[in-house]
Amino acid sequence: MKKATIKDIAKAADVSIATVSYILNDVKTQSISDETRVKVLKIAQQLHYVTNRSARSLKLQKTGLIGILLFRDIAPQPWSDLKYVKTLYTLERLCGELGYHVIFMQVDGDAPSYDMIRERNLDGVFLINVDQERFSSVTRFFGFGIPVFVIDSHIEDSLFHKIMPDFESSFRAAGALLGTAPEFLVMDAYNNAKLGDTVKQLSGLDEERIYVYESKEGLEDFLRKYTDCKGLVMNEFLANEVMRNRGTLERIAVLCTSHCPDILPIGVAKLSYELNDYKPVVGMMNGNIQDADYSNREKFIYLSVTS
Amino acid sequence: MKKATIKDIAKAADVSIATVSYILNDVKTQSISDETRVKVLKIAQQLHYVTNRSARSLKLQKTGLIGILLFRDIAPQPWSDLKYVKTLYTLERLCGELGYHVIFMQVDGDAPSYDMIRERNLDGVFLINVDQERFSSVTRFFGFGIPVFVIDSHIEDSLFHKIMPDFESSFRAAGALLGTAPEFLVMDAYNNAKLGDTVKQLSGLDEERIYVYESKEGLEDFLRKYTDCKGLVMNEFLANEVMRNRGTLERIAVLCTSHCPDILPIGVAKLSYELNDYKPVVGMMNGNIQDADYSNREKFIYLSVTS
DNA sequence: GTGAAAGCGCTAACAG
DNA sequence: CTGTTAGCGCTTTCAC
Repeated sequence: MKKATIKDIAKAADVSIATVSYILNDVKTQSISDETRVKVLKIAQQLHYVTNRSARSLKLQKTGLIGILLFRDIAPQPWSDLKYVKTLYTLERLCGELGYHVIFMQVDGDAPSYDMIRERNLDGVFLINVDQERFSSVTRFFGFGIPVFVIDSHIEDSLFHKIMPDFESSFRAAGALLGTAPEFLVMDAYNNAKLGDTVKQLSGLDEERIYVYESKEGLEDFLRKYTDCKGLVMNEFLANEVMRNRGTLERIAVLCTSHCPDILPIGVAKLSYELNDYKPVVGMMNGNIQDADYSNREKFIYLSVTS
Repeated sequence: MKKATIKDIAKAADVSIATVSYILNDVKTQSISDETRVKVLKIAQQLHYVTNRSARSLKLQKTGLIGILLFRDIAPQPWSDLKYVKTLYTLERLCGELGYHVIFMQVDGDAPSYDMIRERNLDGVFLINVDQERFSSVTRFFGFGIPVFVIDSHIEDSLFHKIMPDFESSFRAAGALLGTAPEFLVMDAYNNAKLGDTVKQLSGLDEERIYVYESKEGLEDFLRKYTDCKGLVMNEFLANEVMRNRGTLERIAVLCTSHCPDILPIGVAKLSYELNDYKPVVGMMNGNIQDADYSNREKFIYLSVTS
């Protein structure tokens, strides 16, 4: 039971393979008689024909594949694996809606190979949680020649689109939620150091009022200093950790950077980010793939806060 | 800056493309002089050559692609998206170690199309959380001609390998943990009805002592009947919900079917499943792909419990 | 309205 | 030890 090819269809329908291809791809510049069209279509169905993407990709130099490369946390936490699920799933869904298939890959180690991207001729890639260090090595020698969108990574290169939460608005909104400016901030580490710095700076808090999570003990020590203060926690999973420590999430506003507000108890002050904002993002990616000279407008895209 | 092909290498090294191919693929049946070998290898490097997988796949009728199809929960819960992350990530990692790339796809709707599998000529697929109903439609007409492993799905077809937690041992171990047989069970719904039934049956509990999660209210009603009883919760995310309801997880043993025991407070009685058990599974998949007549031994594989 | 044929980049059987 | 060549399945130009 071998797979049927257009050649098989051509033979069965007694037409040329070119004609079959025209019909299956609904090529507008060719006129095909309705008679042959239905005949071919029917036979294709009978033979359970599906197009062979390897062959088409080879010919067209377009694969219809989009890569999502997730960089593992340099400093792994129990919730590391949970952080980007929503992002991953959302991207997959949106790419799927546009007809793309998604190759998912975790990248690890300190000299990752990006060969897959070139071997598979990906049409575009999303990089999540990339650190500048491990990435600049590659972009130094060659870009990828394809659209690259980086998520939660402040990569210094105008080639790439950068997507991240709208931290600035977040801090404003959080202040409003607390009724006062927060006095401390607990945050999860980003692989990208620069992004971490940006966040700290935007929070408007002094360095010593910010704790970047490392361990339960470190957190405990830090929180002890702010027992009755109002504060901010970035990342809902980390917030759970904070709750265990403080016994409550009162006087705390949580920024749900992992898009999972639901895992928090009801009643907690929390802010989320619009997953729908990825729709235009994927649209842009698609635009870049279709038109070589698609207007690339903004290189920075911010996910909007919602409450 | 076009991508280099073996033809380019051949020209630059002044050898035939066959020779280049032999060298790059390290073909054992050919003997190549060290001189040409190093020459070719050097040039390949200089040109930043990577093999074009579309072309190779077309020729070899093997793509080096493995699909992971995740079936969305029919009855979605807030934690639905979190349930299979660990499984997904582990499978990707293991497939990657064997040189495969992974296509990830969520499947939804009630007449899903499996065309991708055939169009992309996947070498194998994992199906996660499949219900018999939506799946039998496809297997009725044609298998896929490739190894198919189903996870958390009790599909009635000897074609497929079925992987699931070792529920039987779990219940025994949970009993030991509680010091007595559990008096009730709260569980998360599986898409696969049959699997749900199996679990219920293995628990040894009467139907009315089992609650399959539907809503906060339903859970509340159910738990009220067992305030001081010892019980079992299947799935750690659901356990969090139970904790909010009961105020504690005392007298409860949790089966961490999502491999995320860490999200529970410390001190909770919990059981996990060996993610390492996926290693031989992926090995079997690989065996099936390499040898057409690989011994397929066991059709049922159980992930072992750990505490 | 339809078809012949080139060629995408690669592998491998066969010839030398 | 190395090269020639057919062919994987598809798209598309150009000719009829």
